[in-house]
Order: sequence, then structure tokens, then C-alpha cells
Amino acid sequence: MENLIDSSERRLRAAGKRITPQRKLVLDILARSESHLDAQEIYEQGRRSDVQLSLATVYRTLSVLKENAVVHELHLDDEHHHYELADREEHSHLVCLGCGKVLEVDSAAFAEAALEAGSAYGFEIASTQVELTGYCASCRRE
Amino acid sequence: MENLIDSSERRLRAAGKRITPQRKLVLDILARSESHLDAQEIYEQGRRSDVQLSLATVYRTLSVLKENAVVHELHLDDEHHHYELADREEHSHLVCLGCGKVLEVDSAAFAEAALEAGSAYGFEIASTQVELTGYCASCRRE
DNA sequence: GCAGTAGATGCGAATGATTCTCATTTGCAC
DNA sequence: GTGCAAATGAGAATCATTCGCATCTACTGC
Repeated sequence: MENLIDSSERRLRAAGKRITPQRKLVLDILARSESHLDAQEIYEQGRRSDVQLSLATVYRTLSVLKENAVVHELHLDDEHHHYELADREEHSHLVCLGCGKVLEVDSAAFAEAALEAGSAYGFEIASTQVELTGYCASCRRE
Repeated sequence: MENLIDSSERRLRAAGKRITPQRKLVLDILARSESHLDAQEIYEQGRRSDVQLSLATVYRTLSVLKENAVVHELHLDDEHHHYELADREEHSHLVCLGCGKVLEVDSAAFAEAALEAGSAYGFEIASTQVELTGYCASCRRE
């Protein structure tokens, strides 16, 4: 966990960004979290620490992290965006339309298909977002 | 094109929805369009017809169409949603980060991978949204 | 260490997409 | 035709996100 944050900071420095307590805090919250947080949740968790933090800063930080490929922005629902640290195994998301549960699934197959599709069109693929929706086992039997 | 609309209307009727001039208009605009429209664009095109149409109705109509799987909602950028008729060949989207161009690519490979991933977790896959971002051939050579 | 400065932050106001309210209209089943 | 639930229009309301600006601070060069 610590090295995830270190490498993120290295990437920010390389882009000429400063390492502020607020940015460390947001990174730390993302690293500790099991789930996919949205800006509001990050803000609320951040307020519980002794570092001062505003919602605007959360958004600005997420924007910087996104630009530097430190986090991925997810569109799991239509309400707002969710974020997760990028340097984890490649995976996609399975969202249950019944209960809203989100599963992460390995997506090597998708990444491979993405590369093929990209090269067929002369594209250099930067990121692959796959969101699958459907019904989980327990919601299927209603 | 006509039959696309007919089948859409059948689906709406089956769900107990009424066929109104506004709904026909939105379907017609989507069917005629080559690209992925957002609500505002649909509204503006709709105003040019002699059917009265409000932006609220566009949103309500899109929501109904989405619930009945007549349209797919796309998250091509962070600004707003884009929509396309659902009953077309399965395809995914390639978005260029440089110029914003959106290409449609065949995605049989993704659909297959989705089914596999779904069954591995007991999920019944309802839809597969794949959005690839990267740089197109001309933006790559800057 | 210390000062200077560009980059960050906090706060509250602004923006802009989407949704809601409610009075009015209208498909469509009988 | 009639009746009524569903749809619509217009504008207000909501809510996530961004902006403006005054203040602060992480880093660079001395």
C-alpha cells in the first residue's frame, strides 16, 4: 500500500505537481478503500483526519490524478463518478441492476481485444473501460 | 429505418407506454442520426419539426427508451450522456483524446468475453459497454 | 535555513445537466 | 364518443462539479 502511494507521488512530481497534505490524504483514502469511492465519500472520510480539506480540493485533486493516470474514473451509475487507483491489476466491473452490487472481474480478455481493435484503426489505446451490467445470481432468482 | 422505429414502438406498447408524437420524433431523430446525440442536440433538432417538444420531454423520453432497452446511453465524455438506438450491430466506441473523434468498432470479441466473465460470476449480462480511449492515427503524429 | 514565487487551497458563488412540480393536454381502452 | 391515467410544457429546483479570488505553502535557488 505504501509503495502504491510512493509511485503515485513520483508520477505527480514528474508532472511538476506538488505533493500537498491534501493530495496525500486523497491518495491514502483511495489506497485504503476496498470499494469505488465518489468525490463526496472521499471528502467525508478526509474530514475525519486532521488535515483540512475542502470538496473543491477533492475534485481538483481527482482531476490531477486522473490526468496523470494515477486514478481511473468509473461510470458505474448515472449519479456521479467513482474513482479507484489505477495501478492495480487490469479489471472491469460487473454492476448488478437489481441490488447495485459491483464486482470486479479480471479483464485480460478485454484488454487484448482492445489492443486488436485499436491497431485495426491506427489507434494507440490509452485506457479500456468496460462496464458490464446485468443481474447477479441472487437477484436472478428474485 | 422505418422498421427500427416500428419495433421500438412495439416494445414501448408492450411496456404499457403510449406512442406520442414527441416519442416518435425522438425515435426518428435517433434513427436518422449518424452520430451519438446528446439530449440537447435531440431537443434542438426536434424544435425544427412542427411537433412541439420540450427539453424535459426529451429527457423523459430518453429515460423511457433506456428502460425499455430501445436506446443505449453512452459515457463518451464527462459532460453529458450520449444516446444511440440499441438495435444495431453490437459495437464499442473508440474515443480520441486528441481530437475527440469517436469511432465505432465491431465488438464481437468484447461481447464474448463479457458472457464468459458473467457466467463465471453467476451474472446474467444485460449489456456490455466498452469505451476505449486513446489517440487516433493523425493525433499520434501530432 | 530562508525568501520568492508559482502552484494549491478554502470558501462560497456560479454553472449546467438533469429532474421535479403541477396545471393542462391527449392516447387509447371500453 | 367518454373517461382517465399517462404525457407534456414551462419553469423552478436539485445537485454534482467548476470557478473566482484572496490566502497560503511546497519547492527552488541562494
